[in-house]
Amino acid sequence: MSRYSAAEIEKKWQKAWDEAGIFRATRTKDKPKYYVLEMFPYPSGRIHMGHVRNYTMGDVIARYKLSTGHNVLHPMGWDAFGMPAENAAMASGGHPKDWTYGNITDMRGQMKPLGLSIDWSREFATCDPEYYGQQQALFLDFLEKGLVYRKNAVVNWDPVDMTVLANEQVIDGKGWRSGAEVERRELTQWFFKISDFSEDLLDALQNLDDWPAKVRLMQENWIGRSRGLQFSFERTDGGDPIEVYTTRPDTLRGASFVGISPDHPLARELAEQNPDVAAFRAECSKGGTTEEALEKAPKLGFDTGLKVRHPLNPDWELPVWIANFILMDYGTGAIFGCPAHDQRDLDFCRKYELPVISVYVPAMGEEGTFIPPEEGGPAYVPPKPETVRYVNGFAGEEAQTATQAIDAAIAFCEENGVGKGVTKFRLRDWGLSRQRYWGCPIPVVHCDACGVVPEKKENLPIELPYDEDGTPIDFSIPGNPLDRHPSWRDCTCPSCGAKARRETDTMDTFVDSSWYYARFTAPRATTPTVMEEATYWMNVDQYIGGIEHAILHLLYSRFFARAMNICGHLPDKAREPFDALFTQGMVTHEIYQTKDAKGRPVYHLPEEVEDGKLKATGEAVEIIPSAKMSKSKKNVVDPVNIIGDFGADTARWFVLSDSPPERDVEWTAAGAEAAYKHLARVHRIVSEITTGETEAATPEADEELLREMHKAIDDVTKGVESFGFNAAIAKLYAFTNTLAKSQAGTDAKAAAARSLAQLMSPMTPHLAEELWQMLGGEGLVANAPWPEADPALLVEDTVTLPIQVNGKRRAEITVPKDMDKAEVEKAALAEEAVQRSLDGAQPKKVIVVPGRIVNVVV
RNA sequence: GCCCGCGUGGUGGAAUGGUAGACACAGGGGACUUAAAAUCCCCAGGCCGGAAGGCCGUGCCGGUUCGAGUCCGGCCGCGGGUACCA
Repeated sequence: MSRYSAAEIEKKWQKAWDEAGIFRATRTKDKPKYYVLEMFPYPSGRIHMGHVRNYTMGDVIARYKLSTGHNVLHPMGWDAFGMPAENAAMASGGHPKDWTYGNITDMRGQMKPLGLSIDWSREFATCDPEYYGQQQALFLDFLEKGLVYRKNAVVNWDPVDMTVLANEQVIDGKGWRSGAEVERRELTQWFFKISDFSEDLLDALQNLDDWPAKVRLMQENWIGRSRGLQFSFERTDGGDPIEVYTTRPDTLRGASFVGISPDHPLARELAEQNPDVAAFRAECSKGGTTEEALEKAPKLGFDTGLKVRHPLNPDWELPVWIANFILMDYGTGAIFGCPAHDQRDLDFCRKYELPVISVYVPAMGEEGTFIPPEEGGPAYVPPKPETVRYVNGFAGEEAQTATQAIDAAIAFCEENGVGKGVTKFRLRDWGLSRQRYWGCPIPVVHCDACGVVPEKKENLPIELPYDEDGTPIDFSIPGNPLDRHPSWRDCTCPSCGAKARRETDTMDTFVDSSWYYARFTAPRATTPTVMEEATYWMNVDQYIGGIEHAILHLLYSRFFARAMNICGHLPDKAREPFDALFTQGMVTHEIYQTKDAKGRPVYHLPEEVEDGKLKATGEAVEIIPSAKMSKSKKNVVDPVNIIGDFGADTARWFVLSDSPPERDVEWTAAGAEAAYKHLARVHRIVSEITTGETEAATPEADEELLREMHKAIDDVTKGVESFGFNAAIAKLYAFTNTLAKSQAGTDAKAAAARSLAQLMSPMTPHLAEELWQMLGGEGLVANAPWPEADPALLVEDTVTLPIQVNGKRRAEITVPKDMDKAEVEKAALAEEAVQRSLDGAQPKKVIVVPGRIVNVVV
């Protein structure tokens, strides 16, 4: 009998697939197309289990679709620009380009043994000039259509290294290398006008039925449509009025101050006259730019001494404060503070001793848990507006809900000439400028005479320089090497021909990943896309990736597809590029830790640990609960080792088996071994069938096995189609057990085993090919048509119903499938256990749910 | 801070509002073996009980329902995102 040798089998079948060319995608008319795509990897150097899980899931879908008669496109590429390449060059010399392409070669070599059904002929990296040159062409098209513009925006500034920092490079408000306190500084930056699409991007979410509801909800909140009142406060000194936007105009009578952002034009103007204001603005500019940092920073205020009049009563004068928690990017950069109904405003007013004026009180007769903010209670944000009265109602009206109160307030204000109701979005324009080397150069030129001039398309790609006049570019100096390159910036103005300077900012790497899915449809084209190909292959039928991309990457891609459509690079139907989305969980692992002499933690790789002890020294390790695999915690398992020990099929089987795909899966050595044992067992069982070592047949056993086979086909098919891979695998375990124990004849067993091989083929394609061949299957199982379940064999004649008394299970009865309700009720009440439980009491009601349950209510 | 998830045996998990714990791991018992490995069979949520059976049980508190792991409200804990990590 042959034994399961993963190494031999996998090599053999990968070669067979390669020679048959079955994964090469070409446009054909006779089959429906299916485009499955996994989020492409960043070439960090090693593939990790997260990649294995992601690509295995996509591969299951791709192979299943191939079996069900589809023309499948399943490509792979590299999201190859980004900071880690520059960091590597900074840390250990070398060039980002060499580092990146070396990593790609390594990772491709690690990925291929997985046996993925990828069309490698379409592979590209975003750092290929052929790719980013087309991206530059897109930029110029967007510019022409008014989808790109320049404005000032704040960045993290390291005052010691004199360089811009990414948010990730700001740690506790300090620069990661210099340790200097980070400041917010303004630079002129390029922006995509994604805000023009706010409404469309929001409304179109409703049609994305095959996206996870949580992702749609997150995007909805991110875009953030709000209805509010925009109005202005007149200044008592006659200066320019202060424009304010509020989503809570119903609390307008509770205003006790007006706050403006430190970046508000008025704050800037005051700073020029008053050094105290300038000092306060400088104080506010400390720290990083993230929303989290801004929101969590201690609330600081500065009284400008200016006063404004309340629009509903000019006798009420309110002070104007500069406050660090007001962002220039939101609304108008100015607010009115209503401490009675907003916790942040309340905290601010308590700190600076400003008055608290209440607009809402709890409903009459309600138990008194309400302590007015004036007396130290919390800000009263009506949690259930129906439980409160709108006492100081505009025009004496009462509102039952918060929405009604806000609408009434807007209507009242509009009638009285105080501002107007407006709809605003939280979504801000997408700043794409990066002051870094390893990214796509922005193809514009700065000319003293003509200003900012777009580069000519025939000059694309504007390629990154590899060296500085023969000397490799030095990354050990902080700052952007493009800025200090001796000659790269020099160019001629495309408009007037005079000497000019090239833009040295590069594009955000999110730009690269916002259109790669479209490029895969024509990866070698000399235009960004080819309409004929894009029209055939788009949309992506199934997109798969991590939940961490729920907002930015997916939103940017949705914007890009729309913008590309406007510029004629994508058909209308591809304005929404991903028909179905699946977000998978992470692969986690326990962390093994010991302490060094100074009590600092030392981490250990799983392969160095056995039975809770270090293999080398026998020292006990502390086991920290599972977390996302990361190099710093050393809780990583290298897929290459797993494939070497057990084979790719085992790795694939395991990452699919234990957890639902949308949840995290914990990698355990025991689990991987168990997966291997199971695959070896399947191989052994099939081997036994083919060598005729089976028991004598009985007709009942054949029939029983046939029914189980069709149930397995039905369950596994449903599992694969609904991303229930773990449930499908559980069913495959059960079916394997059934097959192993079956007393059916050899022919029936062989037929069941052929189905088993087919059902396993998307998950463990190499083993499935081997089994298929052993069982005399025709051709490649990868090409064989997917088995279909016979509905007639799925129905049972009888059904077992649990019987509850007052919701507690007391008995069960087995009855014919279509027995009528009254008879089921009679049979249920006749059960001894039911009578015992009733203890003589008369049932008040008997609920019979056909085919499900009986509940006797006393 | 804000937005979005998740929480079920010793472990990973299963369960269209309808028998909680499928399937698997680890564990216990047994078969085979000189022995071990491998393989095969059986047991297994907790408590009480010889058994039949009973009580408890899906992070915590409350609610809706004939019936809640599932729906609603309020907490606690963990994770993702927070616009320059990808």
